[in-house]
Amino acid sequence: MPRQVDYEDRRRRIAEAVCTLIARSGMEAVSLRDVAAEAGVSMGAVQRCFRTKQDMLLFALEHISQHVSERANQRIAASSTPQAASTLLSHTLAELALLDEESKTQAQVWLAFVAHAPASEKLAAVLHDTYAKLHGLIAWLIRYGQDTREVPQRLDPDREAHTLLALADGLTTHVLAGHHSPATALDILQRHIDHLLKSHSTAADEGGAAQPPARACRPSG
Amino acid sequence: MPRQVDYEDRRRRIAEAVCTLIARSGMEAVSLRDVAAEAGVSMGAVQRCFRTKQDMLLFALEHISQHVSERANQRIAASSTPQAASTLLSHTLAELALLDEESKTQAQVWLAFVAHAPASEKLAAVLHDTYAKLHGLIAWLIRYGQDTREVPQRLDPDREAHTLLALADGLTTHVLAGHHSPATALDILQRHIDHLLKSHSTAADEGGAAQPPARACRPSG
DNA sequence: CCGGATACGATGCAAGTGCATCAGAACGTG
DNA sequence: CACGTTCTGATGCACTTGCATCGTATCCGG
Repeated sequence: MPRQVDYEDRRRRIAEAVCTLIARSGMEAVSLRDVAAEAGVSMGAVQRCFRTKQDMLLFALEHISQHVSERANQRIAASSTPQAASTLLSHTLAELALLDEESKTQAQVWLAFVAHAPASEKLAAVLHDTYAKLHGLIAWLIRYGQDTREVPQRLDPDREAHTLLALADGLTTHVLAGHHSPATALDILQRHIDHLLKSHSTAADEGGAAQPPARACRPSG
Repeated sequence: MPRQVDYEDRRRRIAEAVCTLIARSGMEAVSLRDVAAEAGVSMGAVQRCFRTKQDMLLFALEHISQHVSERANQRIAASSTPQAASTLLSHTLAELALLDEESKTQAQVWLAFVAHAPASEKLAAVLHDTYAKLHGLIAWLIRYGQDTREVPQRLDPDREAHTLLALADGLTTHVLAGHHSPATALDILQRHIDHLLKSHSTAADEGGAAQPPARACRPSG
């Protein structure tokens, strides 16, 4: 068997070239030639990896989705040190909001695909799937927090997860649109979570201590 | 002076054709020819109205922005009947979330432009401007609610407005991505607002009456 | 009723698109 | 080393794109 190539690796590299281009000049500026140039391969190689341009874009979306999901999962799995559930929740959501600078590209690409979803059945399916996974993850985190008594029992995990996910997505959008800085967005997100955690957690709590310093740690590390 | 044409009207008509096309098949599928066909005019007419394609897209975005802003403003101005500030807030946000079916197109277009913003300075500027206006509007509504004692005084109007706007935008995104139905999104939004309104509004209120029936009216009319 | 300015729509054009094709390089096997 | 298979990158092709051009239809002031 001659000339074996690591196709998976190449596909990933091309996918990242696609993402770079989308982030740089939008989805309509993605052409096979440009992708090939950006990825440092020839057009023929791209065509060998993906039968059509649609396939390529779809793979790029799956690539991004997997990337985001995995990062969130790792954030949780890596917490072998007994982390507070609330901290975990904060960090995970901050991760999902794609606010830091190196996630900006992913955020732009994600948004571009969402905007394009109505025109493509398959893209929509992947998006739907990913959102479902993320929602499940957050809901699980909330339930976990309820187990550890950090999150009020009366909150509906599914509902709150929906709200949190929507908030995170909205903030991502706002940052991309230049309406917020990442720091501001992070602050808004954090405040919402704080509010969620202390919301009538005990009947005696009359909201005097607005900010318990113990949980002031930011999800930056 | 010969052959006077209502350019403003034509520009608007073309803008709406642009939006229709964007909603139907994404922004990269918008060509001058297709726009002309959709608007029922010739390509020459389109070129006369807009010097370049960029100009056309920019105008379409401004068209949409103005449309959305105006609708929200009218929602408020039209409340000559003394409406509760909280109701006004709910209705306005529901409007801004672009959840009903006839707003779906606008939502898709809006999202498409946001996704394209990083590639175009001018688009970004318009988006930034519109978001600032909307935020101001919501913050004003919250302050108004505080004046009428419907909204807790200790809430920071600016901050809550940011959260609400982000939540609304995120829900819009989720609906477009097929993650939520408009009804579900509306419910999530409404619950968040409800929670906001009752959050330690009075120290004596211990969260017994979860849903005062007076504000159960949905922002559908 | 007509002169002339204006808007119109068709056409041209160069550039770029996605995809198909193909001669040959690159490589594992005999 | 030579064979044969796999992969490559250049080229071709039909098509679309945004924009420029131009003759003509359209309308108002005279």
